[in-house]
Amino acid sequence: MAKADNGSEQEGGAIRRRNEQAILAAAERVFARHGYRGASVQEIAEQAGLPKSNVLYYMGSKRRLYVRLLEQVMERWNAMLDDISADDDPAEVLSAFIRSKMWMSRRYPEGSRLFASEIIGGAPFLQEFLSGELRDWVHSRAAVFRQWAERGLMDPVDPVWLIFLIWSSTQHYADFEAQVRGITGHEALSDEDIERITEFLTRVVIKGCGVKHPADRAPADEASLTER
Amino acid sequence: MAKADNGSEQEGGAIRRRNEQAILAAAERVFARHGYRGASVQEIAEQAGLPKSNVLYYMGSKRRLYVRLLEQVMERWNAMLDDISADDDPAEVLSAFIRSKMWMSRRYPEGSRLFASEIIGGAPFLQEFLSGELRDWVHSRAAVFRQWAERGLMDPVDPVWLIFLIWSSTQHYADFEAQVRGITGHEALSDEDIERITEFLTRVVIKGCGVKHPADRAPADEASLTER
DNA sequence: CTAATTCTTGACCGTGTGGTCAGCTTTGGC
DNA sequence: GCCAAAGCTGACCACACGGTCAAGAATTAG
Repeated sequence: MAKADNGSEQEGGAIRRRNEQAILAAAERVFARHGYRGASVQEIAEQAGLPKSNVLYYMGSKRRLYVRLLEQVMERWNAMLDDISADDDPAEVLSAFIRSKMWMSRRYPEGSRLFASEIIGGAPFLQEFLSGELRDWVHSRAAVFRQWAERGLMDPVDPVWLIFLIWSSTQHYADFEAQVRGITGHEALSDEDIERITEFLTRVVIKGCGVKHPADRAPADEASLTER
Repeated sequence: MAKADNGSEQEGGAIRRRNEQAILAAAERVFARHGYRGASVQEIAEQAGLPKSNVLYYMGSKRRLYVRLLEQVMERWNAMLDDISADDDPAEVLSAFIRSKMWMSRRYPEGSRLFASEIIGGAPFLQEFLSGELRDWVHSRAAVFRQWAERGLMDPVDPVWLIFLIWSSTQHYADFEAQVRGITGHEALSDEDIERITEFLTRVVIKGCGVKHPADRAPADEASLTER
């Protein structure tokens, strides 16, 4: 009957699930390091501890494996797409945004590099996603940022460039890890390093965009003095 | 006698210079797009309008061609290494730094992507450079930034994270050009777009790091609200 | 003009590529 | 214990890879 041609279901026997997991993990590393063309099924198989034929048995083809990996990465990304509204506190939203992107860079550096490699290569597999879903996401956020600016909660900066700034400065620590390591001299960044970088970026962005607390704006209620 | 094994000299006949130039330009594109492993000499040859044998005749090997390209990119980069001192105006230096990096991203996007691809792949050819020359450069700049902070000319931010912030946010527009295009919807960014982005980044960095003009420092005006 | 040098390139080589397949073993429901 | 389904994999294929080479063509120096 062979209904093996599933795209994203997570069913299947325990053996299948275990092997697919090993293959996906290995493939994420290899594709991230060498790009789509530069990666070889042989190397992925070796890193997964399986014969090459077995990798093809589970994944069908190199192309299908790559697409499935990209979908997995985008899925993680989409899990971050919580909604915001113009009534939220800009400082809190931006801070949470930076923190979660930074956390993603730390948690899934290979995934970040895989994505980066795909984009640098001209996004042959992700063009639709970029000019579709992602474009909509960015512009919906941009609209909120603009409302904040109109209400005087932040400077009237272009929201799209701001989003790019946050993306690039956070992903840098995953994508250019080799450069960061070489320059800092550390084998790897510690949790405290990451925390300090997060605070630095948050501070620069919030201060640099003139973000104000909602309470500081008008003599309305001041119940939101919160913590700090 | 065959003294063809030159590394960086620019001599040679007119024919040689012309063909080498075509090969280097084509190789920059192809290596940037597919990475070292993913690029093929055949494709480089086609883009240069030469038979494959001819490419090997001039460049010796794929590896040697790649190394030579990296050297060329680093040479451009080194041309930007003008010296700064603690007596300079921080705002001017940071502004010029951002502007020149932004200009590099616009002028040599393929070179930027080539470099990025090398770093994402673990910097197999550039590790020495990263932990040597580049490390020294960063730390000499960092020392100046720190002096500025001690003199009260800017907030005491970690200079290394600041340099990474500027690098990443400017290179983004070369390396992730495909993403920028997809999201903005524009076929390419205009000169005015680049100028506005440069101004935005400069503004956020300078304001975000609390950079002051040297003259504004001495009088005890209302600079005290920067503390918290 | 001649001779040395540089340039050009198709044919070729060994190797690694993504992918197929037949035949085997293992697993799991009944 | 049976047996269909799932899992496994070495052998194999056509092809593209980086690189070599020899022999001819174009250029240049004397």
